[in-house]
Amino acid sequence: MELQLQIKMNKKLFLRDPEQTELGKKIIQHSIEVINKNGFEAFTFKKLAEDINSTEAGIYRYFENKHKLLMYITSWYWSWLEYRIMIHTLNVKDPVVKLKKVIQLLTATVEDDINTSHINENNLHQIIIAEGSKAYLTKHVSADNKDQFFKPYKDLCAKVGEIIQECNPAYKYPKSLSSTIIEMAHFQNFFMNNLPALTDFGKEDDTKVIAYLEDLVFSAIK
Amino acid sequence: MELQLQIKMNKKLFLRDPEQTELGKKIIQHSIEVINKNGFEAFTFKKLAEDINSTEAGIYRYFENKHKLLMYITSWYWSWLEYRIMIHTLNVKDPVVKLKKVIQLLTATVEDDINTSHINENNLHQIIIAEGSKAYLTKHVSADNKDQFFKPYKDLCAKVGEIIQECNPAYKYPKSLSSTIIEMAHFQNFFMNNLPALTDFGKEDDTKVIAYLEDLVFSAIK
DNA sequence: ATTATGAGATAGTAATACTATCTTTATGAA
DNA sequence: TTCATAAAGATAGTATTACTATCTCATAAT
Repeated sequence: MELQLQIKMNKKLFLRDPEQTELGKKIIQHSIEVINKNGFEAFTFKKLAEDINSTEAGIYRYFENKHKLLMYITSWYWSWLEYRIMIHTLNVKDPVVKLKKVIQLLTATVEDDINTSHINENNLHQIIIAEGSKAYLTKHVSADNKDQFFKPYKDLCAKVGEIIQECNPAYKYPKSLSSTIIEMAHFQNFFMNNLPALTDFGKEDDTKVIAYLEDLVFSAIK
Repeated sequence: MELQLQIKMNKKLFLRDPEQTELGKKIIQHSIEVINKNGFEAFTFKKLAEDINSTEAGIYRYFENKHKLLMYITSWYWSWLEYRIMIHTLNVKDPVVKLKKVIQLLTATVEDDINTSHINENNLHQIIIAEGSKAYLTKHVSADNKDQFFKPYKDLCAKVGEIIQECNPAYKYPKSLSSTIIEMAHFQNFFMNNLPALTDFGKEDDTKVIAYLEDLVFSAIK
């Protein structure tokens, strides 16, 4: 049995579906590399085009601008993460076990997913950590939200919120706690590797971040 | 008695000290307005120059680029916040009361500080919420950190971490909890006003964010 | 045989992110 | 009064960015 994981993306994020063509897949694959390497600010379609031996105009046929491309790949990540959470919590009855699994999946360095040939999930994880919030920290966030560009992120947050409520139906802040876990799983990782004074962890020690988040969450929901 | 609050800024952040001249103060004052109005991405020195009837080249005499200017104003904010925390916790013995005050100062909409004539603290608070993390989410964060550009942020985080440890000396994650509170005070505010599905709060309701953070923190440190 | 699609090639434009230089104006010390 | 100097206005120029437009060409479906 051979399976290919296909995540359905919001059509308004692209002009031409990158999953449908060779160049499209190369754009996704290499943009993840180039953004990860130089950062989103230094990333341009021209440099990406040089990297894949295509042309700037060719990339503009797929994406209106680099911000749409960032929203595309971050959306893809959140959908993929929700899918992984679904898989790993199937048949798990205990919501506490589920929530621990969620924290681990959010925080731990990812192994490359063989079901998605052209996407390097490890690089993508790094992009989410360092660039992810730039997808919504803009003046057009409300317009983008109306276009449903953040649906995968919100769905994930809702899902984690539900698990929190399963653990403790009386807890008053399931959605805020959920977004706090999601953001902090990434920010604490960024801090420990770049601004260590802001954390209690040593470089590249995921397990401590997991322990911190578990302690925080289970104290809050008792 | 007339006092003027002067915050000592890292000299490497600017080329010419904006506090020392009229144009300099106008640059700070108006950049806070223009960044708040159009967002940091759309902000350019040319537009700022038009806004203050000066020239692009004139602004470049003060700041190397717009990112340094962003780090300048965010640094200023963190220093000002630490000062306010200091003032509001003077003579307070109980660390729990102190920590509650910190959460309130971090979260609540600010009233304009009369001691700093040319800075609108309310606008500045909005910039911290929407643009603050862009100051460090870059590929040159480590180099910037070596230049001590994030010292005010780290000092604030250390200060809050100390109060956390006063509350519970056995708590294992004072610095991470501190950076979590600081970031979430701002992110939850951004979410509730722009992506409400990610929170449990209604628009512009600071008090709920404060209640959430207090619950989170005091559960964690017992 | 025709037509549509993907994509390479090339050109052009307005705005951005600077750097350089020259002049004017205000201040204050010799 | 003269002279020096610092702040800032005025102007020009450059490389890069962020696009848009058009034309060609290969392939594949009808």
